[in-house]
Amino acid sequence: MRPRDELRSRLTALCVQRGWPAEEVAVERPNDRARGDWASPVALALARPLRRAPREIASELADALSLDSTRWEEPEVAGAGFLNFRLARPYLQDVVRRLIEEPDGHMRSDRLAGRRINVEFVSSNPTGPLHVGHARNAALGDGIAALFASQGADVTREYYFNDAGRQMDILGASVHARYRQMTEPDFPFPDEGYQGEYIADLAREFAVEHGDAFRDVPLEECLAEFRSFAGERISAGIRADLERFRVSFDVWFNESTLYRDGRTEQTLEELKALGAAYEKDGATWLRATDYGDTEDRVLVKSTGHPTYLLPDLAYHRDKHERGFDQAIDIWGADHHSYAVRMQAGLTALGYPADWLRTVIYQQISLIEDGEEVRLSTRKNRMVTLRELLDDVGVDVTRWFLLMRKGDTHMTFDLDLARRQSDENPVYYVQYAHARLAGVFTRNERPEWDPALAGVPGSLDRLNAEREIDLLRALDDLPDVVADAADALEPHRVTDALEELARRTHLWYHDHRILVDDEHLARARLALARACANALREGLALLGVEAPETM
RNA sequence: GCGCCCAUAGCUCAGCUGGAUAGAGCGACAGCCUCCGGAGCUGUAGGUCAGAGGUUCGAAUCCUCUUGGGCGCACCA
Repeated sequence: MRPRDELRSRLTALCVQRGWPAEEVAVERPNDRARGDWASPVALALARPLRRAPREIASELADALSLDSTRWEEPEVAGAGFLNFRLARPYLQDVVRRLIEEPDGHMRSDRLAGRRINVEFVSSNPTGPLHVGHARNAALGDGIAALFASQGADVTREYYFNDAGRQMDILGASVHARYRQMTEPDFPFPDEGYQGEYIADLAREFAVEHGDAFRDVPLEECLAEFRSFAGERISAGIRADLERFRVSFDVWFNESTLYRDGRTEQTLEELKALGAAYEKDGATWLRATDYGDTEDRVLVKSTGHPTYLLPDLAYHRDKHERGFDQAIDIWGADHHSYAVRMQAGLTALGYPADWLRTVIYQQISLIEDGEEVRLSTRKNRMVTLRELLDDVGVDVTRWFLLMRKGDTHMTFDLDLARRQSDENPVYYVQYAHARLAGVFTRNERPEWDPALAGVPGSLDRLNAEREIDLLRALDDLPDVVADAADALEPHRVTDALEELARRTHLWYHDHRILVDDEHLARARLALARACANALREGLALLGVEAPETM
């Protein structure tokens, strides 16, 4: 059992035993680590109901705990009545053994084993290349999926293509117009058409493939041709960009299949049967206000065509029927009101409130030449994921997009990213790994390498202050990853890895590893190996490489 | 006008279910390589946590209002 969980359950048990009102005892990090590894303010909370001094309550709990001395030092009562707990040396030193014996298992857990979780993300329409906003979506979605997987969940990464809507027609018409303009410069461009340069590129590709065959064909007769050509090319580009970004999907779901199988109608019928849908003004409405939305929403327009909402509800109903215990959707802030109506629809269908969890991330503002760049697929200015990867690379892009929590309005300074990319913290973390790796590649005592010799018996020689700090940073990681998974917040992992890298650099700077004292040297080599393993596992979790040399 | 999100050091951001003197990186200034990798390390300066009330033993964190910013308010997708 993890130390924090041990404290929580022991303290809770003691309170229950005494009949004290404590359903769940808080165990948290002291804000100053010098106070201890964990702390509980439980005595402060109990002071009033028990009408006793908090320090007195804390002392009673401390005396009653009788913790295992190989894991814990004696608890302390401090301040107004805090209980402070410090992990014992043998426990901390043992983290090195665990990291060497199971190099890729330190941050893994099986607490979500058997849970089937669907993470749907990106899901960009195939009407244009992925831009930096989609990149944030991709990084977050993939990071969250990886976090769940690390906790033992059975994770499916899924991409939903809206390939059935009017946007695809506009795309086809846009490419068609550019194609015609190659020979007729005055050919009209659709009012709502996509302006990007990539449309003209697609038109040229179309011309290479089909020549003049469609020069004189009216749009009505060849729209399907242009639509599918453009859609397929763009989809292929999206897949290629994502693959390069190290994001791979298990399921590519096409909206069009929902209509083919009649699942939109089934969903509509079910909503009607449940009394959650009604007719008004010739349209069919969802009673979204009954489930927390600010107004009711149209499911089927008076024209008889469904809105976006109905197929999306059908799609999530499909996920539910495929047996997922939980669905996670990653959406940009421009969809936040949409998340509310989705939740309303799913609640109406009878799903538990937390079956769908939506992660709403805020827009990225791009700064280039000191000015804000407005992002738009329709207009011709955007920064694509591909350009971003060309400029700063996969590792920097992923790290940068993951290191901030989703609800910050982040700014991405392109000039800074391009010009001063060595200042990015990802290099700091990667360098820590490369430095440690260097110790082993240049090791003049290969026989002391724990990879060959096994875990040394001299781990109790790791007692320098910076060694203990480093051991603590290593032992923190499993809790950080577990909490990050529960909170859907990958940035907690980047923070923890930066902290680990900092501790690694500090230790490396102050202490020589290959000292003459064989027992100490073996212990330090083991610590170096343990740190390298932890850095590698943590970086891998985030889809970032851990280079041996830089 | 209504709804959602945000406001913490010069800049970019952390601060985990409210807890004990508010942190990091970058930037600025001053230092450290005879030594396993200096993409490193050490030190200094820099904050009325947007403002005002409230709840609480305790508030950057919860509630209300105000100010400022982003996003959304379609029988578009």
